[in-house]
Amino acid sequence: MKNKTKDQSTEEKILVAARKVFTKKGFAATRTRDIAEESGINLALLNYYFKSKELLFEAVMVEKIAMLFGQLMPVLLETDLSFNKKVELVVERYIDMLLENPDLPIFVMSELRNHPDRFLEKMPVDVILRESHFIRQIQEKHPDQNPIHYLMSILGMVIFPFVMKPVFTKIGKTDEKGFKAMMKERKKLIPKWVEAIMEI
Amino acid sequence: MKNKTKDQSTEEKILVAARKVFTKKGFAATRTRDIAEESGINLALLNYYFKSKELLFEAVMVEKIAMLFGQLMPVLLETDLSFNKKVELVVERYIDMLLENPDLPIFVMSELRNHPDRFLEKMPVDVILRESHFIRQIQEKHPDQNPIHYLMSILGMVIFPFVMKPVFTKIGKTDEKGFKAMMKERKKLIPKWVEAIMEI
DNA sequence: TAAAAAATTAATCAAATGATTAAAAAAAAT
DNA sequence: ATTTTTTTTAATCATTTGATTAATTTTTTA
Repeated sequence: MKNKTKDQSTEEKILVAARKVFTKKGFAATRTRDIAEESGINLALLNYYFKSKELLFEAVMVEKIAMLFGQLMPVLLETDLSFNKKVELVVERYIDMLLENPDLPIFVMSELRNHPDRFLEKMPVDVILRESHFIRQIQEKHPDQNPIHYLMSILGMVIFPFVMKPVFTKIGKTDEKGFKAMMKERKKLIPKWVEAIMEI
Repeated sequence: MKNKTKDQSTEEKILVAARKVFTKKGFAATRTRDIAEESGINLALLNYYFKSKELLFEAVMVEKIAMLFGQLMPVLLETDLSFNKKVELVVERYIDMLLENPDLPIFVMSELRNHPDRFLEKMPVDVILRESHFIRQIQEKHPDQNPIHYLMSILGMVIFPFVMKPVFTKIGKTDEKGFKAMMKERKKLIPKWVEAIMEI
């Protein structure tokens, strides 16, 4: 527990590989040997540092969930910004983050299906719904409607293209570069669309 | 190959169970024994009828992909309907179908990640993009923009709530009934929103 | 009804896989 | 320098898992 640099180095090496392999293949399809090989360490070291596949996965999953909500929360809770400004910020930051982590949504959502209870509690969904200024702003504009409708639509327009990315990229119509360009365009389009939707 | 009713009965029993288990747990996390138990048949029968886990999975996957696009295609290709009418139809039919098969999108998309090339070819994405009247109608209204933007937004607003369903239901805010009610509301909301978006 | 074919089962195999152990190597402490 | 602790490795274990086999039962055919 002394050699801090090297400790962190191997532990981090394992984590880096685990992030990569788990994210790409999912928990069930990932073999601990894959991670060991990817990180260039002995298989036993993985258990030495992380005790089990489950615990290593949990470490990765917690990080990913944090990424998924870390960007979102501060903006949604902020009380000193207009609704439209918040939409701009959320869309811009989220698309930037997802361009760096394209398979984050599909990973988190599909793993959530297999480990239902374990990770839901780590998601601050009730905070968003019950305490966020953003939801309150929606309610002011549309007191008669469920505010989740609008949150869903915004997130759907932002996140869904990343879920569909494998479909639309591999086909050849939209390549990797084209996808990135499209998502950058969406940064400007989505806020305008949302503005229009809210006016109805 | 004669006793047709009973043949189909066991084969169908296996398929029913396979649909259920594969959809719930994904390919990698599914054990052939799970399917055998779920369908109340001997494990060897599974291989007797479907040769391998892979082939059984492929049978299920093909069905699911067909469901995912079967609804969509006819409407998108239709040449005798207005754009707005098509949006109405797509949204209505798709939401109805997804209410019957809530985990269809997350299943297909996450499996696509693990079997990338194998199933992409079974998706008529290029037909949608290159030959659909729907895309042409979008291009007429917005000649300067990539029509995929609008397709993505429509599908995102429709499908994304189903991807997020486990998150928003388990929390307690929106229960199963609430979710269904919300999606029924969206049948009317989304077409109005799309109409507004297209006017910009 | 007897023979042939098809369906079903129990038992088993071989490979894969998560995990452990015991020994060796490296680093830290004394 | 020597001891102790920490890190790393190779070998191995026990279990799981997809698949097969050989025997049994059921159904079909003749």
